[in-house]
This record gives sequence, C-alpha cells and structure tokens, in this order.
Amino acid sequence: MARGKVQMKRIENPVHRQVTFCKRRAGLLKKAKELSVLCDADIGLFIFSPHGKLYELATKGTMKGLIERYMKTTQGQAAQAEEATPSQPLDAKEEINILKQEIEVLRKGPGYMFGGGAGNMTLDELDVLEKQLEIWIYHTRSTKMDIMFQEIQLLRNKEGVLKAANQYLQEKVEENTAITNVVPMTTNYTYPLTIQNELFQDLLLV
Amino acid sequence: MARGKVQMKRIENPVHRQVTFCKRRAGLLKKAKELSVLCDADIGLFIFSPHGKLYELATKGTMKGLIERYMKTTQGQAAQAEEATPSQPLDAKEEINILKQEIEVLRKGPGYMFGGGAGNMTLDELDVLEKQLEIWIYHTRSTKMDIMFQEIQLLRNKEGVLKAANQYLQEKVEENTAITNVVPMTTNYTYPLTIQNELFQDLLLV
DNA sequence: ATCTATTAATAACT
DNA sequence: TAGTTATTAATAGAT
Repeated sequence: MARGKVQMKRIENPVHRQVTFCKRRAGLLKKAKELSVLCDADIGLFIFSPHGKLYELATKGTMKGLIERYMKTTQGQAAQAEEATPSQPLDAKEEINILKQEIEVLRKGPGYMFGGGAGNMTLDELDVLEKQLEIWIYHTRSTKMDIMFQEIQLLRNKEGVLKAANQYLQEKVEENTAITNVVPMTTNYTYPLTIQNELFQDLLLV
Repeated sequence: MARGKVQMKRIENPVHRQVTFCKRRAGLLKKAKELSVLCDADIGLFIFSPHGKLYELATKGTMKGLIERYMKTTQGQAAQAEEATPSQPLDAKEEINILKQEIEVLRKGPGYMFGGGAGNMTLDELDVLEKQLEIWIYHTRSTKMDIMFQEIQLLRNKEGVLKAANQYLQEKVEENTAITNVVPMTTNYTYPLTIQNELFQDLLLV
C-alpha cells in the first residue's frame, strides 16, 4: 500500500521479504487486537516466521485456553474430516507418496498441458487429471447455476413489481373511464389482483 | 480509517459493531493470508464472534497441524501439560495433513489460476472457464487415447512377433519329426515318452 | 529506524 | 446484506 502496488506472491528478495515480514506482522497483530477490542471478539493468532520463530497473540486468556475452545468448537467438523479416511490405516509413507503424486498431477494440471508438456504424463496421471477437470467443471457449472438462479429471482421480483404497477394503472384508467363514460367498463384483467410486494403497497398508500 | 477516526474501545452500538466485525474480520483474514504468501510465513488465526461463531484461517496444512506445531514450539519455554493431543503424532501424519491441505488448494485450482477467488467470477467468466475446462478434458482424453492406442499397437506387434515365432518353431518341430520318422530310431531316447499335446499327437499319427 | 508518496482498508452512508 | 465514498491507516521504497 505504498509507492507501488504489490504482487500477491512470495517476495523473492530476502531483504525486502524480511522487512515486509516485520512491518506486516506488526500490522496484523495490531489489526487483530483492534478487532477484538472494537467488536468484543476473541482471537487467537500465531505466526511462524520462515525460520520457525513464533509470534503470537491471544486476546482473551491464554493461547492454550483459546486453542481448547477452538478444539471444542471444531469437534463436530473434526469427526467428519476424520471419517473421510477411516477405511485403511494405510502405511503413512505410502499415503504420503500417493498424495505427493496427486499434487504433482494437480500442479502440472491444465497449465502443464498448455505448455505442451502433457506428452510426458503417464496414463495414471492423466486419469487423475481428467477426474479433477470434471470436478472443476462441476464446480464451475454449480457456481453458474447459483448466479443464474439469483438473476432469475431478481427478474421475478421485477416482474412482480411491474405487474402490480400495471394492475394499479389499469384500475386508475378504469376509474377515469367510468367517470368519463358513465358506462362501466368490463375490461378483462390480464394480471392477478393480488398485491405482490410492499413497494406497490407503498404506492397504494399514497 | 474512514470518515472519522475510530476510538479504540468496544463499539457500543450493536449494529455498528456487527458491521464493523464483518468488515474487519474479512480484512484481518486477508492481511493474514497476504503476510503468509508474501513472506513465506505459516499463520494460524481463529476468531470467535461475540456470539461464539468461529472463523479461522490456516495458511499451511490444517489448523490442527499448526496448533500442534505451536504446542511443540512453546513447550520449550514452559512445561505445558500434555493435552488431549498425544504430542507424538508422527511427522508423517503431520505431513499427510499438510499435503491434503495443499491438494485442497490445488483442487480450487481454476479459481485461483484466474486470479482472485472463484467467488468473484462473473457469469461470463465462468462460461469461459467452463469451456476451457471442457477443452482441457478433451485434450486429456485425447492424450489418454493416444497412449492407449500406442500400447495396443505395441501389444499387437508383440502378438504378431510371438505368433510368427511360434509358427517358425512349429515348422522346425515338424521337420525334425519327419526326419526322425524316415530313419527308424535305434537310439536311446533322451526325452520322456509322454505325449505333450495334440499337435504332436497328430504328428505321431501320420 | 524513520520518512512520505501511495495504496489499501474501512466508517458512515445508501 | 451489499455497494459507494470520503477519510484514515498501512506500508513500499527511499533515506
């Protein structure tokens, strides 16, 4: 936030990185304390420097106490997370290798293919990649559906308002016609008589 | 930081407090993530709202893993009683958690790849992303097909070679049989007399 | 560490 | 709850 935008990636220059770490660490701790004071929140924050040095803040009681509270709160979720891998105690080293392999594939992923490096991927890797792409597509479509649904809701609301307004105007026209012509109109109503929202109710209250 | 200084004390107006909590919480989480990315630091942050709701961020692995690391680090300073977590969970398990976390991030892939979270993407952007993913899947499947086809070809070739070899050997056997039959054998047989297959049986029956 | 030009965060408002 | 704007706060680069 000063003298030039900052790219959101690791600062390569070690001196710059160290300086920024000090400054931003102080800023972060300050912000955390402010939030806790202003909004009556309890915050636990700990930062490990690249060299493993620990900086911490607990705005209420001790960090240990907050951690215990955190553990309690996450009990329900933790049960789920652990159930995800209950099947086999699988050799730890083996599992690590499998996960690393998966990461490799994901890392290579689409970018890798763009670079034309796909030729080096094995059939197994391609299988993983294919499944991942399908998941990504699923998420993409899901998000699209959400957005579209929101837009539909918005349009429906607008439609309701307009229909109600039309009805109101038709009634006005009818009144005027009745007065002018003396002969009552027998117009067919296109829209339901129901008042659809509070906006229109406000109109009627004028 | 806006339209007036803010006093560093609890905001009494509950509405203001709630709004400020939402905004500053988002800001704090963002800052924490930035610090971790820019400076290669590992950060654990959890926030309890006044109503007890939990918001958290772990920039490496899981919060649980970071808490364990925190415990380990602080054990040197004070004799912290061993808690529910039998602080002996192999480094392996820790590593597995870290790797899983990494996979989670990579799984979110495209959102991150396209800069910023996927949550901010517009419908049009999502369309583009979806199409791109389909193209990637197409390439992936195409590459898979290539590899499989190559393997099939390879196997066919091998099959052809083996068949040819078999035929050649059969002919050889046939020749030898013919020769042996013309000249009555008076020699001792080195080989067992057991008839081994019907092909040979046929030969003998000539 | 200290100083500023700038960017980023956000309080009040809508 | 979400967006806008006027200000303040944080901080990147320089000293």
